[in-house]
Amino acid sequence: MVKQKADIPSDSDVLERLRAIGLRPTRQRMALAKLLFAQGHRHVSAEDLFKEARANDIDVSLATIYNALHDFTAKGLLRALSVDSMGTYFDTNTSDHHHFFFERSGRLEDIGTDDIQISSLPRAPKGTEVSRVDVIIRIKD
Amino acid sequence: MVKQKADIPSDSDVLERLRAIGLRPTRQRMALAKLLFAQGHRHVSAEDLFKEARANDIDVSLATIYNALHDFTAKGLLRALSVDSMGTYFDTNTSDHHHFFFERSGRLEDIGTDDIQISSLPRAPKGTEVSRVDVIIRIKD
DNA sequence: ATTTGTGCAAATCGTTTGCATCTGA
DNA sequence: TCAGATGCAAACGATTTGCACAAAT
Repeated sequence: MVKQKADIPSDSDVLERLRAIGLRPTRQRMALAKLLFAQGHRHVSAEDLFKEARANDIDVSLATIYNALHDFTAKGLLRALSVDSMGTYFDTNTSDHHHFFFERSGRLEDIGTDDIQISSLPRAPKGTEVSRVDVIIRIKD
Repeated sequence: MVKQKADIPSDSDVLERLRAIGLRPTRQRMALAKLLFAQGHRHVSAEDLFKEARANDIDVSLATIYNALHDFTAKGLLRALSVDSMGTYFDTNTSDHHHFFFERSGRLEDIGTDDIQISSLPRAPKGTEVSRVDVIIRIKD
């Protein structure tokens, strides 16, 4: 029985996905995308992904990780978020949702939009538009 | 008519305030506290305060600014907040409230708790406690 | 052939720290 | 006196950038 990682998207899936958003499917982007979208939704830092890549014998520089992460974010494949000054995390869940933030550990956990009801919001200042509403529930852990 | 800055708290006010929270009212802490609490609520970065101090002929090092800001925060005189990775802002408003975040300019603006009604929140994970709920309305400006 | 991406190392930015020197109580 | 503060410069960690090289179209 062959040992295998769960749910790693196929090369062609990833390739399509990159092409679809207009990014050249290079070796490293493909490899990183496969890692990122392999398991369920995650919150990864550049450093995390760098280590993970090394662990999987993927040879990428940290600069390339940052580039890829930003490119993916710009194209809507990822969502960047930073709470406190603990660096940037990239969330593979790009749908509308919120977060628990565990203050001690710095860990993040998704909260579905259904679990938070905001019944009234102030209107955006005249001439402006709301881009997004982020709710962060900070947890004393 | 003497030109004067509005609402700068008196030396004795500031002195009392510092003593009350157990921080020695040193020359620089006094001066910084006076700047910080002079006008209404504000969101200042360490750098902002540094420049402001220089502009007012207050001789403090940046390290001291950071120390003071953190000390004040630890004692509840300020609240630290960071959105995106634009560094830390210190909010002179320590009461429960939320923020507008203007994405282009990086500016922050307070939103009173009354202006946002959250009707349902998920329970905190077992054994943990909610420290605070932060709502950030991101504005495309 | 052309354009776009990558790697590396150096540069930058915000923030922190070590340590010798001051200063308020 | 003497614990607590300050200033400075060096150290830091995260992120960005400049540029020569490599790979994708």
